[in-house]
Amino acid sequence: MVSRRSRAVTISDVASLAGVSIATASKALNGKEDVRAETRQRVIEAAEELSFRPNALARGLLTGQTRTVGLLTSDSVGRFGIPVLLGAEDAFGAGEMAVMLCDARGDAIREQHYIRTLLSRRVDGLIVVGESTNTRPSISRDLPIPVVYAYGASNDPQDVSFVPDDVGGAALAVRHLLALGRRRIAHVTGPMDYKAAADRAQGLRITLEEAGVPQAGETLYGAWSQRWGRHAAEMLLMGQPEVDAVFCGSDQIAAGFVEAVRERGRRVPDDIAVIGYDNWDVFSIQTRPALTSVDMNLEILGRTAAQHLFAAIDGKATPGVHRLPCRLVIRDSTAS
Amino acid sequence: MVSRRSRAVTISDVASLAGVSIATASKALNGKEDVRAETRQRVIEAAEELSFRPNALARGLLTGQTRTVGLLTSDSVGRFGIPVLLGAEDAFGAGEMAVMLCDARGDAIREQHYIRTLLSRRVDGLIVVGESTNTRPSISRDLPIPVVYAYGASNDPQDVSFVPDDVGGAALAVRHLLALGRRRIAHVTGPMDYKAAADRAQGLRITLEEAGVPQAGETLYGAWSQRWGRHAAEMLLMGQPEVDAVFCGSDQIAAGFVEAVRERGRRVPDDIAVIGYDNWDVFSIQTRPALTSVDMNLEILGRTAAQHLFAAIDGKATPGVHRLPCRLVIRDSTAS
DNA sequence: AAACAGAACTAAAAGGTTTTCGGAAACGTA
DNA sequence: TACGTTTCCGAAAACCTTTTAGTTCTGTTT
Repeated sequence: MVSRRSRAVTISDVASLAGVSIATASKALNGKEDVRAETRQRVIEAAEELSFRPNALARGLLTGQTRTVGLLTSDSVGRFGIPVLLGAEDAFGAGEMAVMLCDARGDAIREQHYIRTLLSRRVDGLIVVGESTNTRPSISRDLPIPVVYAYGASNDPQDVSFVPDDVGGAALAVRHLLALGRRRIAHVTGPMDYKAAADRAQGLRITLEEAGVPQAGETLYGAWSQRWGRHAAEMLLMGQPEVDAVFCGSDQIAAGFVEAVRERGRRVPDDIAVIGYDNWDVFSIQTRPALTSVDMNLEILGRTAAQHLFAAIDGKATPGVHRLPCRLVIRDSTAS
Repeated sequence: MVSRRSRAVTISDVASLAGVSIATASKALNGKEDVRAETRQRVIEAAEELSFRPNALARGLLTGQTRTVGLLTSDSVGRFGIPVLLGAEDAFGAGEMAVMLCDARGDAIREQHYIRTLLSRRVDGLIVVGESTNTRPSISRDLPIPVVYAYGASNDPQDVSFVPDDVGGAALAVRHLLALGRRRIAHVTGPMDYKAAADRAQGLRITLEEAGVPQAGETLYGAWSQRWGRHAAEMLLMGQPEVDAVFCGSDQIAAGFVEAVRERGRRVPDDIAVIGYDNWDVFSIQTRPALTSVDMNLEILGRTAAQHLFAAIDGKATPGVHRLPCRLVIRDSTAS
């Protein structure tokens, strides 16, 4: 049990024990030149024995690099920030970076406060994770460190942003349905003011147009909930019984949809094929039948954003909004 | 646009601009004595003008306090770590602390690595967030900083741990059912090797015993999934049609349960009252009917853990496993 | 006028590390 | 021996802030 009051061991202690100067100890431990192999070994053993951990504060103060990044999120309660955050954390962890987590809860004041704190702590860079794919105000201006936006893009095209390609994701889903021979495809999605909803609806429209297939009815906008999915299913089954496939804007909606369809005695996928979005396992593999779904590869997105933040820190910024491809996970709800 | 290569502004720059010494500038900015009000004002304005941010590294190096804590989680993908994490982050944010997030992904090696990194960065303390309520190995030994465990307790009773009172939570649920006049109460829950499942089953047993009401059948252990909930419902409806209430170990299980009950034409809550656990909104308010559920108050738990970490950093540790009360949220699935 | 007290300010040290540059030792060559 | 070269090591500066222990200044009392 190390006493909590005992002064932490410094490189000076290591140097003493090894019988060398501080400078030599530093070089030995950092793999620098100009140290005899034998001396280096002695220093390393001394450090080991004292379980020496270099003081990152002192190092950072001197080098100007803290090997720390800030992760600014607006709403990490939300389901989508988390995987992005994890992917980023993963990439940073591999690069020996530490992550400071700040959740602004969608409050601009709080966000400003966090930015100040992070600057004070001299983080090397910043990742801003959106709460939705909607674009958000840029904070890059006047910040002395690079910033990368993930999930939701910055409104400044000069910034570096990484977002899922929802238009492409919808296209994947629709092409799959078309390939299965479905020709009466409807779309049920979330609130109209979500860019995610708009993008996916647009992807559907474009893809259907390319194939020369008309969309079955207008896109139905509602909430991102099972309740809305069920409600939409009832409306569709009543109003447009000819529909043979539905592309849902989220797995929650799709879960409600298939539940209602099943309840009405129609069968998925035989009568109606259903595709969800998000590939959220608590829904996609729990419904009857399991849902085919579009996966936004959010962990990869987070990781990519982190890697590009590294690059930006090294002065190699990659401005622009980068759209990362989605992936279709096929399950029983579209098995033909 | 500040040039990224320009040296950061230091207190020395502020002092120059204000025409005072560095010491005076420091005292002025930190609200210390021995500074004339007029001088202080001049310094503050100078700092404002240069948008000076004190270098936290230098400060930390000197004072030995980084005002940073590590948040070590084993599985933040899990649904339960997140609110705890948020609560903690909230408490820290209010105290001007920064949080370093480390997700060990359940890997002991990675955890060791993170601990070393955090020590290197001289964090003032550590919160360990469990991936389940199961106890986990202590890491406090040999660490020179205080550690608080949240959600899952440490296996060392000398450590400071905060966990939800699942026994009490179950008691809340069961007493509610008893108060509604239900006397044939069954229990469907998750895997037997989860402490959460065992604790809740125990809470149910104790409470029923106290009331002199026998449990309807053995506790049914399964998975934490809707699928299992549905399956259990079918078994129960077939095998024990007399059951008039079911306490489910999670909202996911409960969601599956009510879905299957509904499908079989029995009514919730008229024929069978159902209670879930977790109060996970994507399920509890989306099922038909909405679920009465036990809320573990995880944000409060996280916040409490953080506050006690503060105390421990100040030398006022509170050893032991602290069980925090749960809360019953009543909805239609038990409305009588 | 001298001595003093208190207010306002400053020089300098400390904190732990990395890096630069100079120096010493060891070795080979003339 | 004298000198150049290489190899290895160490002294000291630098990073930025806080705090201690003065120092100067102003005004008051004897």
